[in-house]
Amino acid sequence: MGGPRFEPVRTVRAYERVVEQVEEAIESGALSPGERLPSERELMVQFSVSRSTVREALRVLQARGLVRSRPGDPNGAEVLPFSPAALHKSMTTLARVAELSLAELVQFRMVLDSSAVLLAARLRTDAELAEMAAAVSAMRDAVEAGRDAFGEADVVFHDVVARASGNKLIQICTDVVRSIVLKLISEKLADADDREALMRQSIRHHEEVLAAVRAGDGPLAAQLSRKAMYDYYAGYVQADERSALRALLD
Amino acid sequence: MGGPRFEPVRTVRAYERVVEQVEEAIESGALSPGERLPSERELMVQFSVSRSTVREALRVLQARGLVRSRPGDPNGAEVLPFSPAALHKSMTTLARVAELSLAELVQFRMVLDSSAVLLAARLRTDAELAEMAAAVSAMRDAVEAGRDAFGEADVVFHDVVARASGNKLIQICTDVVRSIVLKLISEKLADADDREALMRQSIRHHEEVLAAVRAGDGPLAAQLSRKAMYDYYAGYVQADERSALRALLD
DNA sequence: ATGCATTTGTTCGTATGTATC
DNA sequence: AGATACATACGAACAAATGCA
Repeated sequence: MGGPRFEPVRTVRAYERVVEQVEEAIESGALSPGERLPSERELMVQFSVSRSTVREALRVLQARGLVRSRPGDPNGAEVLPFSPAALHKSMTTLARVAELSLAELVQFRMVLDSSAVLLAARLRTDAELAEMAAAVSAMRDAVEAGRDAFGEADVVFHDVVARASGNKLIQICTDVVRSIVLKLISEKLADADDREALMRQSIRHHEEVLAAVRAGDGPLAAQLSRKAMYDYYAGYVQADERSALRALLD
Repeated sequence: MGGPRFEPVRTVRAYERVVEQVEEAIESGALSPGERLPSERELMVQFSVSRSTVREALRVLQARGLVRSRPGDPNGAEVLPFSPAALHKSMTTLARVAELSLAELVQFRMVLDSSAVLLAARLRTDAELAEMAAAVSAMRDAVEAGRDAFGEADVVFHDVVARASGNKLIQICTDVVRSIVLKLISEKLADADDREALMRQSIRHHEEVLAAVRAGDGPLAAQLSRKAMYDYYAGYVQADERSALRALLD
C-alpha cells in the first residue's frame, strides 16, 4: 500500500500554456493596462510555438477581456484596463442557457440594490448624497423632456448608490444585471400607455429612498428600495412568479 | 441637418462571425447540450473560411464554456451543458485585476447568503429543511472526524439553502463567490489554533439559522446568517475594513 | 501628404498523434 | 490490428491595415 500517488496526466494544449503565462503576467501586475505585448512573430519565438498557436491564445485572452489586438498595429496587442465586459458576457450567456426567468433577475436586482442602498445610507459622503439628489431632480425634468432621459437619470441614481456602497463587486454586479434586465424588457417599456403615471410613481419612490438615505436609516431605505423595484417591474413578470418577488418584501 | 444617421463601420473579423452564429444556435436551443458540431473541415466549408479561422472561433467558444473539442474525436466539438465555469473564471479574474479586497468579497457573501436564507425560510420544502438539518448534523460529527469534513458539510448546508431560495442566479453566485473566498483564505484556515472553538461557534450559529428557517422567520434567519458569517470571517479581514462589514449587521 | 516597412487577418498545405470502428 | 477520420500543430504565403519617417 502507500507508494507514490500518481496523478492522471491531462494533456494541456500548447495555446493554453501561452494563455496561462500571459494571464499570470497581467493579473500579477507584471503587465499593466496600456502596455503592449510583443508582436505575434516575437511571441512565437519566445514561446517556441507556431503563429497559429499564438493567435489561438490571443483570441482566448481577448475573449476574457484582457487584451485587444488590431490589424497593422506595429506595437502588438494592447493590455486592457479592467472592464466588466467579460463578466457581463458570461452572465448574459448564463441568463439564456440556464433559462433564467425575468423574475429571478429582478429578484437579484432587488437583493443587490437594497443592499447597496443599505450600505450607502451609512457610508455615503455628502458629495454622493448631492449626486443622488441631482439624479432624482433630473428624473423630474425628464418626465416631459425625452423618452430616454428618464431612464438615463434613473440609471445614474442607482450607479451613485452602488458606488456609495463602497463595494466594487456590488457596484459591478448591479450594473451588469440591470443592463440584462433592461434589455429583456426594452421593447415592452416603450409601448406602456401609462408611462407617465409609472414615471411619477417611480420618482416618488426615489424621493422616499433618498430621504431615508439622507436620514441614515439603512433598513428603511432598503425596504423602500425593494418595494419600489417590485412596483416598477411586477407588471412585466409572469403572475405566478410574483409571489417569489413578494417574498422579499416585508 | 437631419439626414440619415450613419453608424461607424466596425470591421468584424471572420472568426467573430463564426462565433456569433454558433453562439446563437446554442443559446437559442437549436443546438442542445450533448449534440455535436460538424467537424472543423465541415465547418470551414459551411462558413467558407479557412481552418485557422474555424479554430480561432472554436477557441473562443471553448473559453466561454459553450463547447469542448478533443483530438481524435470523430464526432466534432461537443456542445456542453450549462456550467458556471465561465462566470467563475471571469469573476476570479475580476477579483484579481480589480483588486477586490477580502472584505468586499465577504460582504458580498453576507448579502447573497442572507438573502438566500430569507427566501428559503419562506419557500423551502420539508425535504429541503431535512437536508439542512442533516448538513448541520454532519457538521457536528465532523468536529472530531476529519479536518475537511467540517468545511464540506458547511458547504452542503449553504448549497441547500441557496437551492431552496428558488433563485438560480443567487445559487450560482453564492457558489462562485464562496469558492473564491475559500481559496483566498485556505492557507490561513489550516493553522488556526482555536479551530475547534470556531467550529463549535459556527455550529451553534447554523443551528440558530436552521431554527429560524424552520419557524419561517425570514428576517431573523437573514440577520443571524449575516452575524454568523461576520463572526466567522472577521478575523481574516483587515481591521480597518471590518466596519464596512458591520454596516450590514443590525 | 506620401510611401514604406511592419503587423495583423486570413488562407492553404502538410505532418503528426489520437480516438473510434 | 488496421483503417479512417479527427484535432493538434507547424510553416509559408498574400492582402489589408497601421504607424512612422
